Amino acid sequence: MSPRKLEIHQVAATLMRQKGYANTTVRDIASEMNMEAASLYNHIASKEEILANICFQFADQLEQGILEINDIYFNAKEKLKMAITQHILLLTQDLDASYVFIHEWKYLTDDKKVEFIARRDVYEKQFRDIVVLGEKEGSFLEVDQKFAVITILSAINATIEWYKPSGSLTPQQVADKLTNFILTGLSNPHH
Amino acid sequence: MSPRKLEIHQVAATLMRQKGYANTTVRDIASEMNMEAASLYNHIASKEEILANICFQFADQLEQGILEINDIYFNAKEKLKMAITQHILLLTQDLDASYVFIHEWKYLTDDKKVEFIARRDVYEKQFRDIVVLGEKEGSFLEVDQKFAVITILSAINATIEWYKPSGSLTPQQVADKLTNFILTGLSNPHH
DNA sequence: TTGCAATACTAACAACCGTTAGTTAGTTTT
DNA sequence: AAAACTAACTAACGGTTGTTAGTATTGCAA
Repeated sequence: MSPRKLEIHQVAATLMRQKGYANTTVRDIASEMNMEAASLYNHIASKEEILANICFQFADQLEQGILEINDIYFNAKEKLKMAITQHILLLTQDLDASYVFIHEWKYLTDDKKVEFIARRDVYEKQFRDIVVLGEKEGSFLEVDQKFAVITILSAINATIEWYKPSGSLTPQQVADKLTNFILTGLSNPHH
Repeated sequence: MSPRKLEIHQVAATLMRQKGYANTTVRDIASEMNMEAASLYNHIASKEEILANICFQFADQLEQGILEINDIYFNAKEKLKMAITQHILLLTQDLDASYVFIHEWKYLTDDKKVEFIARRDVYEKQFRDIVVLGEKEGSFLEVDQKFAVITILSAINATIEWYKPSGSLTPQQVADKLTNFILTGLSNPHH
């Protein structure tokens, strides 16, 4: 991807986070790039291509990360902690693209949408494997797995709603907070 | 609200959950109602009015519920359990409206959007009070409150992503699972 | 220096958008 | 019976949408 094309994707992601995919027009993107809408089409094939690129690039990174984690032998707690950490690192690294990945993929159409859902399912499956491993080890409570994975991922993804890179928390600290919360909950065991 | 107007709101909520607010046209809504788009305007003032009604009606119910819970004296764990339960009951009762409330309020404009955010903040404040109470009691761990509330609410709201009314779980059972998860986490304490 | 790819432009298109105006038929209220 | 209200219609509006066609300008490779 050429530098100019990459720039377009970044600008588009920012706008789509602000206004949503459907309300972000190619003229908006072009304007922010100081060019005409038609000129965008020297770089991109369609508006949806931008959306697809952002979504799938993010999916690629997440998937690659969790596959590596599950490839190497760790116990479930370590794996969960690593998975959460890499997920948070990716999210906080580009909040605009993250937002599009989490919320705007719905506006993909036909094949692309089907493909995206399949890719997301792969990721969730890898996550579920960690939960299953924990149950086998006895280190995790037995839970409804689909419920658990969706709940955990939603809690993790909520990070983009409040995280400010200019704030005092590092991404690693956020990951630690979340890991803690997901493992031990809110309740004080010494009460 | 007349029965016909209510019907329009339900149809609109269903479509907006399927396609998003921006991609749901008044012609779509009218078509689903077997009427012409212009005829809708005998019942509604604007497309945005529909969105606002759905969002604020939901906000009203949530707010009223948690104020009642916080009005009566219970300990923090009981309050949290009750708050989660009423939230889940409302969500599962109308998944379409819930989706619009959770995701599509962003498409409100100007005053309405400001007002909605303010209302949401009121709700989150009530939730935060429960967490604070728990800390004072010593029954909850000390946590970053804003983080905790957003994380908990995101986990709760994720219910609409997977819950099927035709499935085997009752809303109360979902609420119990979530309360359990949020209080004690995934980790097995006897390991 | 010529040629070519990259990148921008202007102009326009067909489709679709939310909404308004004006009208009509049927029902309810006075 | 007259008046008012309800809820539907057709027609059309001004604006916006993603996209295409055709053209000009640039900078680098041959």
